[in-house]
Amino acid sequence: MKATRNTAAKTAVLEVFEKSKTALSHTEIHKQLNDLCDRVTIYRILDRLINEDVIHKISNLDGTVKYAKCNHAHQRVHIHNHAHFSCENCHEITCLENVKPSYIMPHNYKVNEINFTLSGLCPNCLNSNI
Amino acid sequence: MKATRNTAAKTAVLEVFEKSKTALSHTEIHKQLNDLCDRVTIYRILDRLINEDVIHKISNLDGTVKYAKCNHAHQRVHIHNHAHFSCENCHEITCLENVKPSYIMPHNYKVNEINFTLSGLCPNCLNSNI
DNA sequence: TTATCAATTGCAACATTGTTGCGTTTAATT
DNA sequence: AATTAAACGCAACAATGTTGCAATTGATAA
Repeated sequence: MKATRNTAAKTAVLEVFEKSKTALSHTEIHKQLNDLCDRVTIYRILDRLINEDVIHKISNLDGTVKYAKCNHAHQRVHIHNHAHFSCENCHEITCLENVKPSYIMPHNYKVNEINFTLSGLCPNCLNSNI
Repeated sequence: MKATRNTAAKTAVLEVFEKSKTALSHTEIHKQLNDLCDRVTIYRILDRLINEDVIHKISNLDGTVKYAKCNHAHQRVHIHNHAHFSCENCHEITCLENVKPSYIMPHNYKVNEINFTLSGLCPNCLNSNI
């Protein structure tokens, strides 16, 4: 495994994640960093953070991709088997750490990873719609 | 609701879906149609078919988007709550019509749609890996 | 059958998202 | 302080998806 370094850009990206309660797209991160570093650099930092298991990638029903900090609190071996909620109104994506699907697979499949995304209205938008 | 028409391009796209056992990307459809129609037209046909509930959209963990025919056999009200399997080796996506997750949501969320994708090795690739 | 008209298409142009190569800079180590 | 590989910026490119508009065409009614 290659050694990874702590650079100004990487630290800044981590701070953005720290501040955010919801998952972020590459574009959202880029805007928040305000040209502190190049667009390409952010892609590379995101790749590295995924490899380091610091963040995880979420792909939404509409094809958009977002990233969120991992919550390692209770797991040694880290599997992202929690659900995500994607609001159709405000387009925010949040992790539902406690929602875990149960399911029965046919044998002869080997499951390595699961992606469980629910979409609809989040509590905020549900309230303001009444 | 607008009236929709049966055009040569739409019919051709439907035939491609009919022949395929797995979900298809826009690019895959485009190649199979062999310049029968424009790239943009395919995007528009896919949009229409989704609105008509003839196909559904599947977005994969890696951010790729595919489409598959809906199987309406048993449902009046059509909800795509079945799972999809995405093979990490051959990148084929198949519908697992019978795999339905059960889960418990926090109240104050309104769930309209779910996207449940499992990835790993499909039966084909699992066998050839032994 | 023909006229009508909105749905559909093709084309061109553009926007967004993600990738790659390469020379330069920089963090961590000796 | 010297070393060196990781990380960076820049430029160029590829893939994917969108929009506007004029031309075409499928479905309907006359």
